[in-house]
Parts: sequence; C-alpha cells; structure tokens
Amino acid sequence: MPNVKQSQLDSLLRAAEVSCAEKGARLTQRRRQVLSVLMQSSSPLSAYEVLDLCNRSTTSAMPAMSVYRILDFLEQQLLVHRLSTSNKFVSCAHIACGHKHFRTTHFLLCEGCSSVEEVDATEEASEALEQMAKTVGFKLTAQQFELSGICTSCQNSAGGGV
Amino acid sequence: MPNVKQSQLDSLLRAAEVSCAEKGARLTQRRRQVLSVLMQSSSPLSAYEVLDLCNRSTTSAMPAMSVYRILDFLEQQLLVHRLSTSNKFVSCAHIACGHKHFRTTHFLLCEGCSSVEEVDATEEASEALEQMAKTVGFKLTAQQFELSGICTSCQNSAGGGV
DNA sequence: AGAAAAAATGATATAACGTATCATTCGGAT
DNA sequence: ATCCGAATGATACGTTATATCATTTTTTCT
Repeated sequence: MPNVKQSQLDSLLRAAEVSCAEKGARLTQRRRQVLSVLMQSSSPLSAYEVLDLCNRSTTSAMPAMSVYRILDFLEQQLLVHRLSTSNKFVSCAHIACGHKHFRTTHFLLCEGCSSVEEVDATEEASEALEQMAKTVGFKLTAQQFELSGICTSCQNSAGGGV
Repeated sequence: MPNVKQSQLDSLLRAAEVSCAEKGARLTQRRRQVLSVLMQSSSPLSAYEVLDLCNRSTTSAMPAMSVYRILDFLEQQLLVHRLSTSNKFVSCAHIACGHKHFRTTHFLLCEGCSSVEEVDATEEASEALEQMAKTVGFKLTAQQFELSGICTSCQNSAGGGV
C-alpha cells in the first residue's frame, strides 16, 4: 500500500535532490533508494525494515551500517524524521511544497492503521505547553510530539484497518 | 547525587509497599532494590544502568532478565514511568502523596542536568492539543509528553550542571 | 587528463539491548 | 508437611546499533 503514486514519487525525489544540492549535499543512488522506500511506506519503518525493503528490490545487498548512515544523513537534510517513541522513520511531508517547516512539527500516530500524519503545531498548543512548563520554572527548547490517536478513516471503519 | 534523603527513601519505599499490598501485589526484595535505585537517581536510567547499579551494591548478581521483568512490574504498579523517547525509567513522583494521578502526566527533561520533572497536564494544554489533532480528523487517545527544556537551576547557573 | 584529497560506501566484527524458555526457589494456603 | 502459584535464576538467542578499517567513487587542483 504505497503512500504515493509513481509519478508523485519521481517528482518528490527530484525535489529532494534539489533540496540537497542547495545545501551542497548529494542525493546519491543509495540515499535515493532509502528515501524512496520511506516515501512509499504508509507507516514508519525501523532501520532494519528499511534495510529489508532495500535488499528485496535489488541484487546488490546493502549492509546495515549504510542504512544507519544514510538515515542520519537524510535526517540532517530534514528529508526524513525520526520518531523517538518508536525509533522509526518517516519521510518528511513537506518535501514537495518547498520544504518549509513553519512552526514546530508534530506527529499523529494512528493506533488503528499505524499511519502517520505530520502537522504543524498550533500557536495555542505551543503556548499552553510553554505555560505548563513555566509553572515549574522550565523553559522549553525544541520540541516534537508524537501523539497517539485514531485517524479519520479508522474512526469511520469502526476500528478496522485502512 | 541522590534524589532523596535516606529518611525519605525509607518512607517512600514503605508507601510503595502499601500501594502494592492494596492491589494484592508484593514488593519483594529485588523489586524494592530496583525501585530504590531509581528513587536515588536524579536522572532517568536505562534498564542496563539499573542493572549495573544493582550489581554494584550487592554480591548476588542480578540477571538482566530480572531487571526487565521487575521494571515491567513496577510500571504496571505505577511506581515507575517509562520515558519512551529515551527508553529510560524514572520513579513516580506521586508515591508519597497518596499516589494520585489527577490528569495525564507529562515529563519535563532538562537538557542541562538530565533531571526530570513530572507534572500534571493543564487543561489548556490538553485541549489545545486535542483541537490541533481535530483539524486533521484525529481523535487523541492516551498521551504522555516528554518535553525538552532547561530547568530552573540550570537557567540560573548559565547552562552549567546541577 | 591525471594525481591528490575528500566523500561515500562496503565489509567485518562487536557492543548494547531485549526476549524466550525452562529450571529452581520462595511464600502462602490447605 | 505438602501443594500450588508467584517470583527469580540461568542460559541461550534474536534484534538493534556502532566501531573500525578497506575500498570505491567523486571532487578539486594543477
């Protein structure tokens, strides 16, 4: 169940390539392969899941080490996000649209179908959390929340899958 | 740098024992040992860090398996919390005070000294986040946030440790 | 173009983390 | 005392992640 159509995939990969080039980085074949796998997945993938999918489609086996290195690279380029609660990865939802992150990004994780929705934080939410932290003297720095819930389609199908 | 004084520790452990007894569970020696280690730590500990600390203080070595089992048990009893972002554990801050969790509990993690503050969610924060999820059709279920920031004492000491 | 330097990847080994399984011990009830 | 179930010990194994060095590819400089 791919997350994007083939035509979209090509366009996304081109956008990613441009984004890398702008920062003086290169989107090599291997990196493109890893990113492509993540883009085509409807749910977050662990490093070893990415590895398996890569090695299923090609003859030249990729070592685990490479996957970790490449995921680090892609994360630095903001092309993928690491979900710290599950230690899995998703491709960024903003690659196509100029790749701008306006506010902090949060992730909504569906408990039904494991899909992920990337959303920008609302000002109300950010302020309410800052205020909450302030009551005990904490000053928040960067933040990224991973919120569990039920997505629209799973609500409609009464708890079933997508 | 222990988190509690010895006199407090004893009192906390007694409270934990009572809490277990009320649920028909037992706070055995091993469980007490693990809980004690967590109570005395000023920062969250991984399972293996707990293991090392346990085996440093006693002659009879505890196997890793036991630590995982006991941490599961203590978590079920709500005596410790698991921080999913770091996969570490902290003892619950509400053991002494009757052990009530009014609303959802969140955790403020200090980037300076690694200390953790356990706070109850404000109504504003909960609502703002629910509203944020609602805009994309998500319905939130249970939630526990782990927010990074700088604690009071680290702010005052200009970025230094505690 | 060709050599040197830098970046990326391959390959191997090993460390760190977590779980499955079965044997043994301990506590409490009859 | 004996039985039963809970808790722990002990061993093995599977998964996840990193360290290290060799090799290849790409870039840069002359």
